[in-house]
Amino acid sequence: MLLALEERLRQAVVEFAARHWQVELANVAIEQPPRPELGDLALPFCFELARRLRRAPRALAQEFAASFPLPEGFARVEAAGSGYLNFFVRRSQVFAALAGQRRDPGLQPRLGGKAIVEHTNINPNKAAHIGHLRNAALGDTFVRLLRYRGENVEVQNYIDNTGVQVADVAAAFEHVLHQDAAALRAEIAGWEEKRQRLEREGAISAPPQNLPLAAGVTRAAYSFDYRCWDLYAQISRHYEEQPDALAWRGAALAAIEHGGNETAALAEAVADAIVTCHLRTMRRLNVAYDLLPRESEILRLHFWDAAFERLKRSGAIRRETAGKNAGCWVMDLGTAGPEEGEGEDSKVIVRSNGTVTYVGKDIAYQLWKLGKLGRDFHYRRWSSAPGAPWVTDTEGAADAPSFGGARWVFNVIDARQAYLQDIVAAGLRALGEQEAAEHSVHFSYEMVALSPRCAEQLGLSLSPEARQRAHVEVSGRKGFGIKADDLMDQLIQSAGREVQARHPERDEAAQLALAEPIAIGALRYFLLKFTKNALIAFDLDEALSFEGETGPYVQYAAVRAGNILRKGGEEGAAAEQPLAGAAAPDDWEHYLEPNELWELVQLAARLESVAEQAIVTTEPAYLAKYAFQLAQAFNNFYHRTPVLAEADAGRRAFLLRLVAVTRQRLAAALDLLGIAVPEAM
RNA sequence: GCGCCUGUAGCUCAGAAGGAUAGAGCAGCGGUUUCCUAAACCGUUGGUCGGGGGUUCGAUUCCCUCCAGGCGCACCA
Repeated sequence: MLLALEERLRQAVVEFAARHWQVELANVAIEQPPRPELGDLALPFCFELARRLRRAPRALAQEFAASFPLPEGFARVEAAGSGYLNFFVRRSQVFAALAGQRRDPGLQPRLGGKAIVEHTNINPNKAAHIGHLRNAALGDTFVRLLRYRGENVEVQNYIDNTGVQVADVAAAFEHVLHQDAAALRAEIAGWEEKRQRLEREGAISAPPQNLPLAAGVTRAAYSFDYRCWDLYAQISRHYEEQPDALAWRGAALAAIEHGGNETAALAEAVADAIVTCHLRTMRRLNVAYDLLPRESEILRLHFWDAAFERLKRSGAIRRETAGKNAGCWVMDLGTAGPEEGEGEDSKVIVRSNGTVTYVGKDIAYQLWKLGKLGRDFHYRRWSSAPGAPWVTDTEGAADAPSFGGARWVFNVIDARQAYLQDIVAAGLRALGEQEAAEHSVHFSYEMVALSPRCAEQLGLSLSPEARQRAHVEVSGRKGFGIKADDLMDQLIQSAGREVQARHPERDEAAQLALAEPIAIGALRYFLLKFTKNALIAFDLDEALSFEGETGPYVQYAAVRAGNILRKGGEEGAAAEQPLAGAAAPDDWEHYLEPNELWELVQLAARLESVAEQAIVTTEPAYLAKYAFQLAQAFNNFYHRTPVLAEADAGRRAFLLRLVAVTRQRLAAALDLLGIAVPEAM
């Protein structure tokens, strides 16, 4: 609701300034006064105006306050401090809008077309780990934010099924385990059979159910991705000890790229099976996808050829004839000044042996995402499961929807790849696709490392120097890290113990139904509460905490609000019904006079503003912070304001409304974070 | 060497396009339960915002410089 008021105010201020002072105001900033009694919205533009008009900011503010016609929805404006303008909104009007569950009209799609958000993108050769979870949580939350705003969003999870990491595992099956593709497929079928048997026995659960494993069951016993986790570490070790064996990798890569051979079949079997595991893992975290674009189709459908032609034709790349890159097609980056003089600032796109680098493939893929390639994939469903994503293919299903061709692309990729992402954008610009380049957003985030204490808990022995450092990097290659599923298992177990202590009367299944959303809520919140470019030094004890600034804290506030409404019986239920009509009852303005209550309403009303801010800055952490603040304000209210014991019926109804509104907004904020509200806590 | 990021309380982090007394969580200390369940609440200790310059009426925020840390700069992805 406040978002629409902000927009309206901004516009009115710009018009007024033009009329009254003949000045054009760009970007009218709207802030929050430090204390709620000072007002609801603070505008500091008089300070800027003071410079331009060469007048005192305070005098300008007073002049403005005296003659500015207040837009609809505002009660008054005050000049404050040394030149602030503090606006007070009509409290009951804001509250009525919330109680009417009316969508904030300020929340509008602004991208002007379809958006693709690409995230997760895990190499399909081993189990997902904690770092992958951060990527998925960020991407998925951003998707939810965009959809909340009404944007048309397509979620893609890119599968590099022909890359080095898959090649390594394929080579391990081939050269270390001496398995052929038929044997591997049989093995994978065996894993799947075992999983299904355990599911039937109730020893494990199928997502989206998230039950703990039965006693004596380990994931390693039935998970192919766990098996590959170890195998990948094993062959990486082998390469280190016997560097000659690296020839396997090169041969495997070439064979996979060429296709139609035993190694390619091995790689395909590995990648497909692991993708299935990853989808399952992400499903536990409430993450889903529309499309899985695969590198194999980018190769088979010759996406690169189309991009290559364009790049050559436009002169974006050129064939190097001399120097260390002789025989390669390179792209000049032109970022360095001429003083370097060496002409060294170029990037290899096609190697001298004719194969394409990652950047080259990514330019082609990025062009496709933005509808600029002139080629398309075919599609089929990944599986027959309901809600299964689509996957690219060389031949298509008849009922396949269309994908790609977006106006905006957000690539959730870690900060270490910033340089490469810049090159991809430079490639688009070199092709004359200025707008495509500007609409290709690198949604950059820092990695997740482990705190030294956590690393030692996992059995890594650290040198004294390493122990002094802030963090220890995880390594898939070394098989060192926390697997995503293990972490979720631990969290569910830990939440289960808490639930059991609080709800001993419930049976085990009912307890688990509560523990699951709490555990996942704790995890997602933990991954989202840090701003993107803060490196997370993951600490198990901290992540397992359910108190303080955590997901469960927010969930608990929502549950408490629900408890009041439930115990309020019919009155409580009535408060949850959308308020009929636009007008607020007369006494509401009176009830909202105490700032403690208004503070809660005002905060609840800010959800859309915060969501908008989170989108504009691509910073989901703002939303997480907000959810926590709202929960905090509610807990505060909960303690000092008895609701059901309120004797005055009118005020009681009002307070119940307030509880209902807060609960609804807490749930909405949590939903945007991908977190569910448990029935009880 | 070049580029990007980071440096705020004991620890982990917020401080949105400069602005009103720099905030939270954890940890510490001291309180609050015949209740709308304490996964909560209240109080309290704790800061030269890495150092130094500059721009500005005003700088944690912008610019320069130095210091410290991280990450990038392949015919790997």
